[in-house]
Amino acid sequence: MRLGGHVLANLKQLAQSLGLSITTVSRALDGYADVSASTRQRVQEAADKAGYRPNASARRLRKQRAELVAVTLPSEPGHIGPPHFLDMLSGCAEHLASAGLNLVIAPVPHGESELDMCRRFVDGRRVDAMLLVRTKRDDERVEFLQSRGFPFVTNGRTESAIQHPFIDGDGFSGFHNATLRFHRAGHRRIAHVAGPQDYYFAHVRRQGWEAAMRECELPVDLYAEQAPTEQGGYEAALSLLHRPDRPTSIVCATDEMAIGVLRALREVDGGQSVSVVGHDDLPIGAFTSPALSTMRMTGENLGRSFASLLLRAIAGEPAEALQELHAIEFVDRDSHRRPPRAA
Amino acid sequence: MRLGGHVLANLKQLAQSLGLSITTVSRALDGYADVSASTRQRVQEAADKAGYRPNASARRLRKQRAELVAVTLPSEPGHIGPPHFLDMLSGCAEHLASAGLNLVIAPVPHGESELDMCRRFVDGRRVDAMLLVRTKRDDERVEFLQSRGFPFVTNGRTESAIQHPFIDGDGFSGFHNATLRFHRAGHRRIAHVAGPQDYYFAHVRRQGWEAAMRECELPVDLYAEQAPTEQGGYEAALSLLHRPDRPTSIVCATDEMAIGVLRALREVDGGQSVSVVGHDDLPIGAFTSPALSTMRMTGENLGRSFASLLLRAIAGEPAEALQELHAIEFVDRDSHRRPPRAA
DNA sequence: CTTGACTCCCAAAACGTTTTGGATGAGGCT
DNA sequence: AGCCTCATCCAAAACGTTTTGGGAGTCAAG
Repeated sequence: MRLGGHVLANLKQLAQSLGLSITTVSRALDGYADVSASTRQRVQEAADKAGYRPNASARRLRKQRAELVAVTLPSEPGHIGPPHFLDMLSGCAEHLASAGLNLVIAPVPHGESELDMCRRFVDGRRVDAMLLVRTKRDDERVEFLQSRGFPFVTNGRTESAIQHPFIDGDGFSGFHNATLRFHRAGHRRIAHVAGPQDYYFAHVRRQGWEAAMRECELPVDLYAEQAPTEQGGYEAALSLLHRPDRPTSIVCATDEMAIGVLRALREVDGGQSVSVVGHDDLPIGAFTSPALSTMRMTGENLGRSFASLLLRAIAGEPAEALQELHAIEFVDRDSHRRPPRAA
Repeated sequence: MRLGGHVLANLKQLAQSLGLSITTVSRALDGYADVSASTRQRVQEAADKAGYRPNASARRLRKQRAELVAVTLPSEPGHIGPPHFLDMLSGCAEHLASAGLNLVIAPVPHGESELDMCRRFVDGRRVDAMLLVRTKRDDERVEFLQSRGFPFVTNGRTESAIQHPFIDGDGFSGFHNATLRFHRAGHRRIAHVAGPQDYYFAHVRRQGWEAAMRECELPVDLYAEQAPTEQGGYEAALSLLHRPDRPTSIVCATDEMAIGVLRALREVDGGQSVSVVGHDDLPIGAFTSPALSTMRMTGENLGRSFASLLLRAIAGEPAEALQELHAIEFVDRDSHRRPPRAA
């Protein structure tokens, strides 16, 4: 196979070989109108033949754009990721690429805070924007980026006084509805297994559950908070199941926790007596026993949405125009069908 | 919270504010010996106070290094890759970062080939090295990068005549051993559900199975090839189960295919009659019914290994010194325990 | 012929860093 | 004094692009 020979390194060489100036070659390739059609074509052909590509670093320096966007990878508990996280990243990267930007992944180095990392990227002008995942209610990364006036989009809201671009699921409504669903099915002791309340998603999900419980005039103390992991869910469930007012149903902040809850239920009574619902629609949920009923954020091609918001944030659109709150839909499987009065 | 005020943009301003030359400030910060200790300290303090970070694009241009490594994301069937792929990426990115490199993810844009993408990255000097996953036996990306003399590491071997750096699992031995294990357990009709044979991993796994079958003097035509997906595995299993010499055990090229095989078995006879083993140790395998026995590549912190190989490839070490073949270990769960003589 | 408009091209500056190749001055030695 | 060494510092070049601000030349109108 012929893969194309040596590559003409730069504009200078290309210009020389054509007997033109660097300026003209550059402008010809960029499609400016002040280059004659014939010259443009000649340049274009020569460039194609030589396999010329502009040096990215040089363009970046001159244009003062890094042509890069960083996405933070949470290293902390709860493992990585929203199920379709990699799909999302992939879609995001692809759409960014069509605008000439690349996506760099930025895990938090050992012994460094997420804030330090942001600082490195922002102050070193290594990227044009940042994509933050796993927001906290009071998120120092958000505060920092706002103080720098740096473009960013978060996956998840915050309680920041200043608006910022985000994409998030409507966790309040999702958990509110899920709780009401249990209530309609006759459940009265509906528990909530919550994640750490400094995370926005965990807090807002709890609020949805709590609001529904109050509306139904049910107590809001059937509640356990743990790390957003399988182990956390397991422990939360054990503590709830040993209470005298043992719940007949459990609304879990995440699928990962819900899977831990199912394990606890199997150990305690074979898993047949308590209804469970999770959130995230992890693929694994279809394979648990019973198959895990759950919730998922609506909207397809989330990666594209993130990319679009990022580009618009870079372009300077105001934050208010860059906020997407997606509805939550119920995923109907088996684990939520236990009767409200258990043995 | 105080997040640090405005940032001194560049060396020039920093130098001016100190009454020093740009050269001296630059060299002071880089720790050169021809700057007096007192000056170095003064510069260092001023830089810290101002929150100065060198402009990445400028350094990259000057040093002729992109400080970036790209990893290709396969968009094609079989979903996205290796099981703990995101963990691997995260570890790799973290260790690259400690050497000053960032990892960019490079999904294949719509309507572009993986080769085009490599070309863009390489000829535009956008990256210093590439990490290729999902190698084919005859891989055009590898050939291209070799022709350019560009540093890269693959996840998976190829049949390239020229050596290149890689990390791979010893699929031959893994499948050889798994097949012999079935033979020892009394199985005689041991089938192989294979992936597309142009992928190296799929080919070498088939060869492992085939070699074992020949050693045991068993026929090597109990074989079906399909896409490396759940659906592919499902279809392959159906075709095998309808044969007169119906297998009593099936060695599957991937866990994803194995999960499809389990589904087919459940549909055909409740899933109790045929032994199955997969490869990859997908987390989901622990939740299938029966729990999927599988294989996994040994070695921890693969991300670190990839990062290290990439750095050494960039440093110019010869390919022969940059090849890691990891042993495959068996993951003992339930799906491989069916009796060799089924109903 | 002059003027202005228009087309096509280009020299030079700029982006911010690292590196090259000295310059300067102090001090020691002969 | 003259010479060498050493410790500090710096001006200028270089990296390869994009952009600024014209400069020729042509042509039509005045």
